[in-house]
Amino acid sequence: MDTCCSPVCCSPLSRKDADTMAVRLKALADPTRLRLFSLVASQPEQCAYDLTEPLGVSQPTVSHHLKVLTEAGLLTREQRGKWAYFSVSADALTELSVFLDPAAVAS
Amino acid sequence: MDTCCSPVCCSPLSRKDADTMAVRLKALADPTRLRLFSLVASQPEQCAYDLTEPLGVSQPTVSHHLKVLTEAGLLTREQRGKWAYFSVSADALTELSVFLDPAAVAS
DNA sequence: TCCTCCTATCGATGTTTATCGATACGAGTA
DNA sequence: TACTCGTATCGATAAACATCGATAGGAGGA
Repeated sequence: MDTCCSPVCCSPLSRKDADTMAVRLKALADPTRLRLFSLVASQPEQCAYDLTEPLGVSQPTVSHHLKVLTEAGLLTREQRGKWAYFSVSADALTELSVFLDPAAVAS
Repeated sequence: MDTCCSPVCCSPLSRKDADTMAVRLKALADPTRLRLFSLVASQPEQCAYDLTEPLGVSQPTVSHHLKVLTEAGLLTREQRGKWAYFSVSADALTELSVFLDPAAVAS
């Protein structure tokens, strides 16, 4: 995973850094994906199959959202037989959390 | 400002909490708004007028994004004469940062 | 080989959204 | 009052996106 830029409050972001961070934030900025992510996070790993029913959306929709979260680096995917297991990337989440840390906010 | 739910990694989010947090995340999940936010954060306060030129978008677009960020609680707005001054809400940012804290991730 | 089952992709649809030009609003000033 | 100037809103447009049903891919089992 790429290292991210300095916290958002430190200095004006470049277009490039803004693009990068917006992709990650956008991946979480959807109610369905946020619930999906929290479902995966609530266990060490989660099978895609077990996520459709509690989420209440169709299987293609779950598959789509899992792809978005995975491509944003927030989830990792492991295929075992015909099951796909997902788990959260703590590193990516830490990066986001640090990025939003308001410690350096001007005041 | 409302208090937010427990961190995303702690337990499955309710639909209501997911909706709430998605609104705040969505406000930051746009490259232009992210740069706008970082510009405001880089000073104790910023006048809307001074944000159009460094951002490179039109004045209506800046006004729109400032409104989105303000309605999400991430910026506060103060009118002084005909100028509108904006500053970041450290509380809202802290809430987001804590929400994304991976400390409680299952492993 | 055939069947079942889990997952991903395709194609379509309706909604949301980022952006702009034009314009309205509102506060200060001459 | 008339003018300037900073800001917000309106209306339009093009792009992005969430969602679904249908279908394809692929692994395991009978």
